[in-house]
Amino acid sequence: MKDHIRHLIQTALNTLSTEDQLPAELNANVQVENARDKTHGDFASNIALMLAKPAGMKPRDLAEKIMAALPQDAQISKVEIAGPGFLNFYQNHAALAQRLDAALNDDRLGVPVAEPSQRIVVDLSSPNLAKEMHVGHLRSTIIGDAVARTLEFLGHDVIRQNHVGDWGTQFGMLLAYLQENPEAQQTELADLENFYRAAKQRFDESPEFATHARELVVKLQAGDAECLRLWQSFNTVSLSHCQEVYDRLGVKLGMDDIRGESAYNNDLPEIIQALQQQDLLTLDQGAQCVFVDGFKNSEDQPLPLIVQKADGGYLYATTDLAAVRYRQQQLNADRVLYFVDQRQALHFQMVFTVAQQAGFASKDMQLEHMGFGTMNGPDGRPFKTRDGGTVKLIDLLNEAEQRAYNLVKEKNPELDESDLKQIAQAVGIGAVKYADLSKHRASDYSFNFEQMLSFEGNTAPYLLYAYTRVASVFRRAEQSMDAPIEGVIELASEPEQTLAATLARFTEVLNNLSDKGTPHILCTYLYELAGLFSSFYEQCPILSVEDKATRASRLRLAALTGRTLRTGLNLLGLQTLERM
RNA sequence: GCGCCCGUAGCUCAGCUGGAUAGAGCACCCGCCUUCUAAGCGGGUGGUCGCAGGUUCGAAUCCUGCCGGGCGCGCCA
Repeated sequence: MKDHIRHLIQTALNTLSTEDQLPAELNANVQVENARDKTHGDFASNIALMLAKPAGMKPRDLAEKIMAALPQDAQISKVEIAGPGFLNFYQNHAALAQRLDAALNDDRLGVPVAEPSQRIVVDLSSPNLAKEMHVGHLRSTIIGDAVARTLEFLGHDVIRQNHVGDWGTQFGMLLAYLQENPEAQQTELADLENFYRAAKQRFDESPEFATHARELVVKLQAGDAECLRLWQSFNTVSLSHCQEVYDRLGVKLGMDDIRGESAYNNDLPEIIQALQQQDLLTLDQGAQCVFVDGFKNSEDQPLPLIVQKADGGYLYATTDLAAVRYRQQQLNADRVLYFVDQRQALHFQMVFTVAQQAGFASKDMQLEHMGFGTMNGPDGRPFKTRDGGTVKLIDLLNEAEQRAYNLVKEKNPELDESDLKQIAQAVGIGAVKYADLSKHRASDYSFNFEQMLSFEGNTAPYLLYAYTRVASVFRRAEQSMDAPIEGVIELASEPEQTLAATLARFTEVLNNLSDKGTPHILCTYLYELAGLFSSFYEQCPILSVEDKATRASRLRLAALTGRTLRTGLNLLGLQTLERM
């Protein structure tokens, strides 16, 4: 709709300039925004304010001219000039209702397929396989998943890549321990943390063990069969732990999406060679470095991206360069999104710059680091267990579900056990995910069970509940919100109009999210939608209203709301409930 | 020291490309269940948008400088 109005204004400006009423060069970028205040109509443009000075006119006079030149349009019922010279547009309710009726008949809810469709690589989750997944992996996993789902829904070709840490130096230590204690495969490996700790202890207390561990890294990276076998068996266990977490989280990630650091091992010498050939490499203090303009170290000296250590080993910068190259050459990606901690911003800036210089990434391949802040505990410090250890993700999810279970049981004691469990799962996991997704990704956020499981405010339970209310209406009506519903939408009352106007913004919100990689935009929207539905629900009886046409209209509006909520929540990776 | 991010109500957070009177929720106060799930709805109290300049018709938003916090800055990932 905004684009539509933008076009109308553009047309008016063209008319004015061809009639010499305005200098022709003034066809600047026309801005249209959603009016914040209802007294300002539905959409507002400040175009007259922007062009007043260059046109040499008073803003309100210019606004008059533009308004007079606006083409007649069925979507717009009224245009007003307000304040210093804003153009306020009121949308035609009948036209809006028609658009929503069309959306209701569309599986995509009226959301157009992205044009052009891009191939987008989403780099997400990427846990270190040496240890169990902890809370630090949560944000990358669920934010990345939500963005990936949205991009898919918009019609992009999304390739998820879980860039797991399966190749670091610590693997030597783990393999050495596994070699020394073959039975650990069955026992200690069940708890990766214990296994890691035990291996670390051996590493620290025994120089022979440490030496052996280092040898194993070299052998592993050289492709030694025995090392690879041990490594494989270790990874199988570790990846199954990850998969358990993904399944619990309801994240669309599987073994097919794994492309870990090890996958690039054979490419690393080529990367060095390519950099060498392009004269980008500098040998400095024994290490192979790429010095990038504009990057300085703590002594104000040029800061290198080190791609090969003095001992010949490669680093994660090398792997990341190889990954960029793979994504361009093998995957033909148009866009690559990295959901990685904000602390690696500098690293990615350098990697992206070098990748472009070296031709691993073409100029038009978009490389975007979607950084996110840290997850803090209620005390504002990084989220830790009571004794200061890292919190295992699986433990966190267990606690969330348990808390949700208690709450649901308290609220609805009559539910049978299996329903209770299912609701607790959706609410508990949903709460954890939603609490994270609803905050701006770039900022740190404080994790708080009480807050996220509250049924009030911008929380998962509130949204899930709003959806169950819609579901409940349709259960009562004995029909499906997904099946065709007779009648047409008529926007008679204020709550219906506001709800309708918000429903019509769904596409805009999804496009915004896909541009910025910020799921909280969708959260805010769904929260607003749920709130408006609740108001509508209170004020506009659906099933009990006398007039048949009104009943049909409200039912249709409720169906579109329900389906939008469900679609939106699913895009965020939340599972909706029919009752709770 | 240099760089990145952040600072909005007592708390947790929004605020889109600069726009009209800065918004939610929690907490606190007041109403609303014989009627589609009250896990809800309606209303109220609460703000020097860290501070100071600048640009602009207009600044929470852009620029500069301070203050305060987080993070990063050579062979871990």
